[in-house]
Amino acid sequence: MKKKNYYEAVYELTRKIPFGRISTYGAIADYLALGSARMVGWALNKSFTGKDVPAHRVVNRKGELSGRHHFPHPDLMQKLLENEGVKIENHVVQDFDNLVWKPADEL
DNA sequence: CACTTGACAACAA
DNA sequence: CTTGTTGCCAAGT
Repeated sequence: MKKKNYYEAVYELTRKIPFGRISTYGAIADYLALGSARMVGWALNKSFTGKDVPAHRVVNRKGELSGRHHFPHPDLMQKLLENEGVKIENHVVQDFDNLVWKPADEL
């Protein structure tokens, strides 16, 4: 399999995020080494619709739901995460340090 | 082709 | 909390 565009790599990686876990732009960008965290956010922006990408599991380095504004409804992201057992407080993931998932985690 | 913007990171002040 | 800086790359204007 050849490597697709960087955004498809982001999509796949985002899909690999286990249930009840989250990831960060930095972790994804660092693992893919495709460019930078901005690329991840930009890719997710286009991916959250039309693709089965659980973009709600991707947060910024602070564990903040930075991307909630791009969802159909801003509070949807938080609701989805809470539905997976992830506690959110003030748009920030609780136990973020413990829930953050990295691609290398399964290696 | 140049400039700006973007779901960012990371640090400094 | 805000503001600034540097890096990174693509898309939009």
